[in-house]
Amino acid sequence: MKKDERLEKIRHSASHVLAMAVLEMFPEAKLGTGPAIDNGFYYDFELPRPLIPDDLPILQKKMTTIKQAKIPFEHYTEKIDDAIKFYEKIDQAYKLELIKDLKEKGEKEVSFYKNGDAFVDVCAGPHVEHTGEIGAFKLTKIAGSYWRGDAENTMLTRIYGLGFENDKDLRKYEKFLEEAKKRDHREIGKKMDLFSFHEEGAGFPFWHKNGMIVRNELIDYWREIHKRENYEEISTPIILNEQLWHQSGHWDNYKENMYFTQIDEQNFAVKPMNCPGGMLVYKEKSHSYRELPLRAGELGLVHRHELSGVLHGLFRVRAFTQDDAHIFCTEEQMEDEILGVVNLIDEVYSKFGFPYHIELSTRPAKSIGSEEMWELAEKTLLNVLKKSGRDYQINEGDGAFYGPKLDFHIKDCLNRTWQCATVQLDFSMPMRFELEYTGADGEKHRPVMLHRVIFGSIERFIGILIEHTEGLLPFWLAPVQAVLVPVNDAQMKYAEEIMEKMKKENMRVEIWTPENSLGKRIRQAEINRIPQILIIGDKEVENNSLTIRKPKEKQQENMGANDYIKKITEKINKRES
RNA sequence: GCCAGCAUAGCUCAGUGGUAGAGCAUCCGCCUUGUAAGCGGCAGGUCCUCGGUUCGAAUCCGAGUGCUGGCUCCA
Repeated sequence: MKKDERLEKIRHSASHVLAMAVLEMFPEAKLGTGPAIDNGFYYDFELPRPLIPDDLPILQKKMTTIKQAKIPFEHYTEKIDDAIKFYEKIDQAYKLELIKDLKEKGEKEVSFYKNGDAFVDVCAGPHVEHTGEIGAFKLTKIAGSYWRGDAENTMLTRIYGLGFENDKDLRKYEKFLEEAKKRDHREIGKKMDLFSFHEEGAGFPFWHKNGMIVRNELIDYWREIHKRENYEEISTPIILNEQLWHQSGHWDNYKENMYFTQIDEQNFAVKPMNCPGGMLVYKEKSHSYRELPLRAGELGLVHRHELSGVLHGLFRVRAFTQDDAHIFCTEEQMEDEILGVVNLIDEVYSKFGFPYHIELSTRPAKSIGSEEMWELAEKTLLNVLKKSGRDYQINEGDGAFYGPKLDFHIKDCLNRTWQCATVQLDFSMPMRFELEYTGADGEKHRPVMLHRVIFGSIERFIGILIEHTEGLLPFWLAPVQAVLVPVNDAQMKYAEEIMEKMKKENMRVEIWTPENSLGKRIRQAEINRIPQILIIGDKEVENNSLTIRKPKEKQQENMGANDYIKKITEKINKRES
């Protein structure tokens, strides 16, 4: 048997044992579902009282007792109507609902797993032989979760547990969680003095000088590659008349996420997206087919009223800057244009070494435009994916309300994925705004519109970048690129000369004078994630050299000062890490 | 928004009905240092906010705000 299958069985079986423990504690508990997940398992319950953290060790202990009892997992099947009767009798409404759904789908029989007289659960399995084989487990957290993931339904109590084959694997995973926590961009952001959040504006990041350096460097890079790809850059207002949002469809489809205000007794909305503004710019003049594709970039600050519970550092905010662009083109051009964007995204992500995957998101429940338009748009995106030869997943019903999209998801240090780049194909907005261009035939035609971002949100991208690098940003992004650390006052003059030379090369460099011990200054420089720590003692002054301590590699290297400056400047200019 | 938890000095945290504490950082001295914390001292608090219980509340109760972990949602 494959290891993954075995682990899945262990975890899923552990979830059954958790349910047994919970039923022992609360015989009246109603059972939801309890699958195996990435690092363990969970089970959902409706309980007579809220669970508190102190309950977890009690349940954990009960599970251990059940494990030691080695109760066998017995599999059997039952006619579906008998199963329904059974669950009606024992009053388990959620299980009943699941079985009734199975019946509606035409199932005749259902599969059960039972553990002696202690527990029985409708379950496709498979399971381990007996409860003694559920491996090493640890209950970790209590959370709320809607029945069947629907916010309209009751909220059940979910208990999460880690589950592994043995103690060693469990400990290894716990170690990983600890290490991952050290990469938390919220912590590192504080240490590096990059940004802050304040009660006065939940979800609205404040950028400090160091954070602004990172942002501005990223933006410089962004401008450079977009200029190369023949993009124009525009900027549109943050607050626009409500009327515009009716026309764009945002009023009907996105109102819950928007902020509103009044000016001179007229209603205005704060933009949640940049596209309507971009379209007004397009409509300013008439366009020829010769101008297409027209690629208009915009670093647009958008505000979205996200639910309070979802805010999460820079990963999920209520105000963020999209590195947006709208591409207006002909239907013939659209596949090449999308492909161009896909390649640009790949170039940028490769530069930072980010792992990512692509999802194709299709028509959502709330949407505008005709069936044919959606079909053509989705087919076009599929064609591009095939042409590019990249793997992808389908994300049914997750498209924008105006069109389907390709989403690029980056993985963070905890293996959570975050949507960053997106390319959206839109036939609707050009229609709503009556966009036109004059074709070679002298007739008016309607352009196709692409919405796209590469970083997605500058904020989120920086957050992921921090976690990815543990704050040790590539030289070209580091707020302070190098710190000179003289051993004592005797080398100050030499240090100042070196600093002047480095500043001439536009490096961000500081001298940390010997007010504190050498050890302390080095420690501080490492905490601040300064990528180059340059030690200067009498030896270095004598040789006109520098000793470079590399935080990541934990080693040092002596190099001639001029050679070093030349080498590092080249790296920074090429944006090498 | 929903479920649960948390909120004490700039930071990390201790204190759980009876005068508010530590380490680090800041500031002031001393130390002139060779690769992750040299030594001493001063100062720093509306114990998140509002209300209630109590002779007395940082501590107990209620509401609000923010944060954390989930759910739903999303760049």
